[in-house]
Amino acid sequence: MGSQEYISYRNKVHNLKVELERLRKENEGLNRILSTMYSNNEILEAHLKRKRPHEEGSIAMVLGHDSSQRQRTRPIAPPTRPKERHAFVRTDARDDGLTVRDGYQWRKYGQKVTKDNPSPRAYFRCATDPSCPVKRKVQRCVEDKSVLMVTYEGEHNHGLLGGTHEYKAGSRSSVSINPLCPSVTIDLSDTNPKITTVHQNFNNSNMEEYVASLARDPNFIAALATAVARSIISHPSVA
DNA sequence: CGACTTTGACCCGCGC
DNA sequence: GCGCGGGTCAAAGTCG
Repeated sequence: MGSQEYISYRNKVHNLKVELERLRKENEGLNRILSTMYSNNEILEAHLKRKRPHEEGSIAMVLGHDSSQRQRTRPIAPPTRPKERHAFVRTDARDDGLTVRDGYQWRKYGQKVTKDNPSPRAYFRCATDPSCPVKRKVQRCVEDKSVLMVTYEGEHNHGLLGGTHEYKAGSRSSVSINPLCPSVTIDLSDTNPKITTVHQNFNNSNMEEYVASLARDPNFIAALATAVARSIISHPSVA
């Protein structure tokens, strides 16, 4: 190996070390954010349990363009309303559409402007199976127009369309992140939040990069936190 | 032409 | 009882 070649090799090693250190620090930051989100989630769940001790608590947050959630088993008594789950989907704020692909087929049956939000709320019914009772509402967050708030009501009585992407049913609380397509999940149901990818075309480096980009976006974190809190306050049946 | 979306009207529950 | 607001219906419009 010539001296020139050796110097070049040493520079590469040095650059890699610097990059490694940078990624390590970034990873630490992400872990801190995840810990904060996890503890916030615990506080919210504890709050819900205090308010409605007969119900189990769970909030699902979905970030990205394409995601899917299975419904949890609804409690036997006493709620009269179907169980609701909430998801938050990040989209382009310039895109004024209310389309969220989640593996199921949906038919839109109405749209309304609500009092508390200038953005219209769209109403969908599951069209994958005509007998399926599931409905969903989609509306942009007041705080951050790039975030769509999706409310699922009821439980699917059939599988996912195509069935290639399996999501963890009944996960106590999870965040799914999708930069290009489904499905990266941050599972907050454990004390050590787990990040997993279930989409075949989405590798770990893509995922980490995307998670990092979201975590660096204070507006998004703030909007997400506010939206979760609001969903609990405005929809007391959320569990 | 069929499937899907849009949108105004209507229904109904809730608070006052 | 009344009015408000969210949710649903259904006819008309649009698109492939």
